[in-house]
Amino acid sequence: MSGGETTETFGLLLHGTARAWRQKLDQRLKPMGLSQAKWRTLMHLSLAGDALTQAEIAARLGVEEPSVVTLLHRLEREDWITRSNSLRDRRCKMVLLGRRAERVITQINSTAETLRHELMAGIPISELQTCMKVLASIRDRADKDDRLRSNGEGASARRLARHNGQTKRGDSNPRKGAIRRGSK
Amino acid sequence: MSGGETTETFGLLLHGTARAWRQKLDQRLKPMGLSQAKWRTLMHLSLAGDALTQAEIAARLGVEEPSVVTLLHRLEREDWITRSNSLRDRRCKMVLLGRRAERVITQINSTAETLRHELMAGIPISELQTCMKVLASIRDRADKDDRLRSNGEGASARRLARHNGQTKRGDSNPRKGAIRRGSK
DNA sequence: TGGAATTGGTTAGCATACTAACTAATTTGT
DNA sequence: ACAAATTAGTTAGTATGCTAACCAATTCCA
Repeated sequence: MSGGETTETFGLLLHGTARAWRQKLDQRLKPMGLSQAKWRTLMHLSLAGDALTQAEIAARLGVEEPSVVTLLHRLEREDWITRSNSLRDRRCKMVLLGRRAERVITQINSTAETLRHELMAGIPISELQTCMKVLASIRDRADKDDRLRSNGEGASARRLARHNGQTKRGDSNPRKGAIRRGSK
Repeated sequence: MSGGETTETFGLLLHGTARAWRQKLDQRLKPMGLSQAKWRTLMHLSLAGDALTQAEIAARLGVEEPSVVTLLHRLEREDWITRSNSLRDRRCKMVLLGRRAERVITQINSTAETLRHELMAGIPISELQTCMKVLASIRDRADKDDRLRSNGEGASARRLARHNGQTKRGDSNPRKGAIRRGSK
């Protein structure tokens, strides 16, 4: 409309690009029996090098916990991972990569990297960096929770529960660094 | 972990940004009873200014036809649109905006535009343009899979129809009196 | 210490998207 | 004109994500 010719297209472009990238990756990973959601889960487990709780996985993937429940069920059913109860916190389940997964992680990474190179070939580094800077500021702003407080409370609680950035976990247990997902 | 420090992050960043943007928009549109899929559908109908077939809607949204079937069912059930059989081609169903939709389209657009401004405030135009240029080349490359040409703008779809053997004939064969829908 | 709040995980139900396979109508080719 | 191919729409089944509501374990606090 009036203000934003540039801005108007930006949203479409952003979503279209992410969508096209994802579809391409899915298409290449499918023959291996892996979708992007599954591959990303395995990759994060691999990077962690250690068992993770489902909440940690949810935070790293940037999805809600109920979503990882079914995702992990599928991964477990197909033998990519194993889940076991935590010894020190009986609420938790620890998720570990299965042998099958370890064997193909490398393959998966190289497929993804090949795609990345194809998609970004010939684009000057400086432009990529500018692009990333722009994306990062947009994402940080969108991630930020604008409105909250403004409650007088009274009726119930957790409906406006935010998540995403660094989710819950006030953890008194000093483990490894926290769950971050920006700036890597 | 070999070639791509920059590239590694780019995929995550791209998806994370698109995701954060979409979630934010969904969150603001929800109180109006509209998700992004629904809003986009209404917007394209509004832009067309005329009835569209389901296949045309699918092409504009960049999704497959079976996806629009259920989407349109929901929109119809909630009274946003109406569907009727075409008079000249009994295979087609013409989709029209309902009054209810027309009333809120403006509101929806302004919500989306407000969000855009918030997310991109303070970012230099030149950087935005560089970013868009980069995104566009990535998307075009990811979109390309077989030979298909894009028209440049709407561009999110059109190439979603293939994947089965060969491309028989391009398309765009203006068969004789073909289905000139509407055009009032 | 004992109840309240918080946290991890689950289930249920819905929204959104896909592919495969199907029906019905139309266009094409001989 | 009629069979073959193409096109529009649908149904079925699956994957992936969400919120709401719930249980169980843990932590907080008065």
